Amino acid sequence: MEYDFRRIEKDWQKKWKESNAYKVENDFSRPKCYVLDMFPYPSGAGLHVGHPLGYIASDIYSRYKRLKGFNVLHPMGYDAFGLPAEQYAIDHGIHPALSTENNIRNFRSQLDKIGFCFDWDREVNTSKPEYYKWTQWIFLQLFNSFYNRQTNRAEKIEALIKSFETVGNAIHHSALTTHPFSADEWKKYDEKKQQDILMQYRLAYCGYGEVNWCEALGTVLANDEVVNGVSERGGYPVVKKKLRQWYLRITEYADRLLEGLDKVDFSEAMKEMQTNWIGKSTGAEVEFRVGSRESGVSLRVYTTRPDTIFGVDFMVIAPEHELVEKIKSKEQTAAVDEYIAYVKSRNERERMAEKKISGVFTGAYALNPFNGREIPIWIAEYVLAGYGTGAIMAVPCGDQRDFLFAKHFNIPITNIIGSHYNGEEANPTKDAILENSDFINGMIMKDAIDVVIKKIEQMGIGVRKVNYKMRDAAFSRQRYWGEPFPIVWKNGIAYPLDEKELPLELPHVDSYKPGPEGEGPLANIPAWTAKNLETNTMPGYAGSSWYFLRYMDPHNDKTFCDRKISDYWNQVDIYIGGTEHAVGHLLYSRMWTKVLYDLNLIGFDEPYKRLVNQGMIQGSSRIIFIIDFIGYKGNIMGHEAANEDRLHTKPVAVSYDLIEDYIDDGDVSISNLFNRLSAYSVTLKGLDSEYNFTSASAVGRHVNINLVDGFFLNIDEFKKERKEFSDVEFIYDTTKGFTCKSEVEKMSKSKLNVVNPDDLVMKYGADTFRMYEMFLGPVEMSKPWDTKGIEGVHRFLKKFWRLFTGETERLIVTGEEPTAEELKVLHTAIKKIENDTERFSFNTAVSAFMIATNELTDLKCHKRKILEPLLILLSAYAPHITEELYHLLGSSYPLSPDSYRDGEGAGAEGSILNASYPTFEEKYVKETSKAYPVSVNGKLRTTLNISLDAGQPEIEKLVLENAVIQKWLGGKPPKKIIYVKNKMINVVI
RNA sequence: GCGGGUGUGGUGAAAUUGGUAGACAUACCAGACUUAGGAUCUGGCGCCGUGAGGCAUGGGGGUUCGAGUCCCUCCACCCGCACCA
Repeated sequence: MEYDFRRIEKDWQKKWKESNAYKVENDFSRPKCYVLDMFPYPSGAGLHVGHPLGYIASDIYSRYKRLKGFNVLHPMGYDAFGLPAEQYAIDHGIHPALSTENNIRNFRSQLDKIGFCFDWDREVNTSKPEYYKWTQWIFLQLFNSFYNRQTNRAEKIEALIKSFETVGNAIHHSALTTHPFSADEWKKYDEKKQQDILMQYRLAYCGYGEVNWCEALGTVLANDEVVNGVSERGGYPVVKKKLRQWYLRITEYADRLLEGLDKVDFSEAMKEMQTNWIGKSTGAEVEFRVGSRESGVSLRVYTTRPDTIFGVDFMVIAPEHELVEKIKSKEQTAAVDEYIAYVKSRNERERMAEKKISGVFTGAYALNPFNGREIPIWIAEYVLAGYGTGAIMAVPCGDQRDFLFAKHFNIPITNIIGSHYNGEEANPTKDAILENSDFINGMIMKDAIDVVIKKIEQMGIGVRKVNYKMRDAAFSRQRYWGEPFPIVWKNGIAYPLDEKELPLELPHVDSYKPGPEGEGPLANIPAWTAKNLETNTMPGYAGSSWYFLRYMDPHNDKTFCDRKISDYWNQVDIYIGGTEHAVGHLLYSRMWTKVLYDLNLIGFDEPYKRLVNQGMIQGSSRIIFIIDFIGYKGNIMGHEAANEDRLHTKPVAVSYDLIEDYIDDGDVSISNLFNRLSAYSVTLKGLDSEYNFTSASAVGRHVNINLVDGFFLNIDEFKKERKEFSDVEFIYDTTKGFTCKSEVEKMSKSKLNVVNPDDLVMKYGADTFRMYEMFLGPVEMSKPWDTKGIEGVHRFLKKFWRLFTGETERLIVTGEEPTAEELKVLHTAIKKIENDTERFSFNTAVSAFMIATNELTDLKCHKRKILEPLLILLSAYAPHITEELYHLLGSSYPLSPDSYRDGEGAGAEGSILNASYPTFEEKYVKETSKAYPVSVNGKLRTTLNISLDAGQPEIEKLVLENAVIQKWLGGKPPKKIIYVKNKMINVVI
């Protein structure tokens, strides 16, 4: 009986759909497991083989956990708002809602073919009003909350108002509020003033600030959406601009976001990335008086190394620093202005591209607060306005940048670390003993840090200070395709909409052009502006910051997620997705979770317990080389040939195995190539004695990977597909074939290296495809896609099928009792597969299936008692074939998830496997002796049978006690200890 | 520059706490059955050597009876951050 995977998969997918087989109930009585994939942005490009990798892994894990008796939540949805759909709308005039819907339909049909167990009843779509109603609602919670630094949590803004009304801002003084006020003063402020102050506390707030403005996209971008000075999407230039924007006060959560990393199971790399992004550093802010005592001007710098304060040889302030204008001396004014103009002329990208040392002296001096030394103040690009105070104290002997600057401008360098500084480069050590350092002379630098900070605080010229690289996140976009803000503006005051007015639906627009003065398209709609509604929309990450909660209770129209239900499903047990969201989505959703937790709306403050980052599947491109010869009539080497003497042959494509030795930087060594070509007796048109060929150049061209078998190109198909190459002559060894060069690149349409899962599913079936994707290697590892090898997995499934079915008979499964040998095969496999599945090592689990199948085939074992448990396990990996075989068996062990839910097949511990099949050791430790390899002085000598009584505890003890070894050595005691690791015995004599 | 990771056959890769390195698969070679097969099956397959045997986990060194695994050092590649004071 044939393994007719096409029929089988079609049938079962239909059956699953009709019976809603994967519907998940919020059944509080059962243990839960929440397995989540990062939901996709439904782009128009469709799926390539890299996309489903994570979904397959999570699907296998979900099905496995379900087998083990867990109530598994494994949902899928769409992150549907975003820039590309809107760009597409601008270019093609198709409404984003329409194109998104189309893309989703495509996506869904591709996913369905792979046989996932998603509960589609729980599908979420961030662009649907039913969903974004709650995104807006959560935004209002953020807007109506502030971070209470006393209690270290978010609280309702009312609590803050109450505090203001009783004690003013004595307790809660925001970083932005410079002036203290009393309760009475607060009460006297008009509403505008009060609201302006409150805005400085809200977790979602509106304010003026430097933002990343992308002209091409017509919007601002968050820091994580800007990569190397260009936009992450599209790669357009980004400039700094001062604009009124909405922000998320994520900086208040910096410490908790850091601490939270200790509680979650993320990779070191991921934790590192988030830690770097938050960029916490501790140090001090120190005030230096500028110029004379009377000037009253002072310069605040931030430093992590107050211990080096006597090594300060100059100060540097950022070009944008407010003191620039105040302190520049008359003599230096011209130079300073010129430098500032120069800096302004350079954009972000230029600054990053060439980091040259530049700067100018202000003419002003700061005074070292300890010894009154005059320190020149410079302006330089390398000090950033946005970090710390925008000013630094430069210590050239300890900081390489300061060192290079000092050398460049001939500023004398003070050495405070003795021999640790060699005059060649700075040494940032903290272990040196301080010299030339007044009252901290002789101290180790590490210890001096604290001493100096204390002294600074005593003198009232500075404070201990923690700094973060992370900035508040820009939360508004001048775009159409996003959630509208539930905000109404009146007299310059932002008022939240009433909850009852949600969702504030996105209105229809006819044009996606930006509104006046850099506003979003919503500003073009009179009905919208008439109501004074906010015209910006929320960024892409708004909807994705909380979607994992909505899956739990997707149809609730009373609340974003019922508290009882979120208490049940709780944290995501395992979250699977790429690393590209390391500092965007993952940080934002962690922050939102913490806010919701603080406001007592959910019961946990970290969304994801464990994170698995799937590797990128790269494309493996195939390239052929097309060579053009240019020849001339007669021997005119070195001369300019007349046109009519010129011959341009038809291009030839030369097989890579013939050409590779003869190509050097894209040029072809003609004589070598000709020798080669003549060896294959190739005649080129026009290639005769009449012409001298003086140049040839090879151009690599991508060819469609699907027309290549391994490295061998199917020339006929290629010519059919690419008409422009129809008259190219192909030169290759006909006994082998025409070979292409391979290159690992990103999978993309233009590289012609996209492998579509649909094609593979069509050819080998979904089960083969699923298992092959897993068999490729560890899920976390990036690797180029290679379809070679899928045959092996397919063969395995056919082989497995043949264990159950005969040539003609439907089933050849018998009811015989298994032998010990067969049981051992089974239990070895169960143990390995369960272990591997649990720890996400799917590639080795697939191997274990193959080994078991091979061995059972060798044993000609068709016994139900052996095959059935294996079949159950395989159902996690290859659900279609297993359903079919179960159906054929008419088994009492149900495979359909519906029945699992009823608990029919589940054993006491929730595991069919554990309940019915004790492990091999449990059943067969009746063995009386076991053979151990024995090595003497590190060399393997023999195996030794050692008697074992059932249940004997540790072999190590056993060996030492009954001295089998001694006996074997002829009574001589071994010189050294015998090391036994339950696997091997080593003897030293 | 800083941080993280990886390095094992022709290829993808195994080796759970230090215990017979290369499982499983693919490619390749040989063979069987076939009218034929891109079906199925058997054998071989790290390198050197006819052989016994020797050498092999990026290079070098160390700890250990024993190292792919632990330590030191150097090299190569990948990823992330990058004037963050």
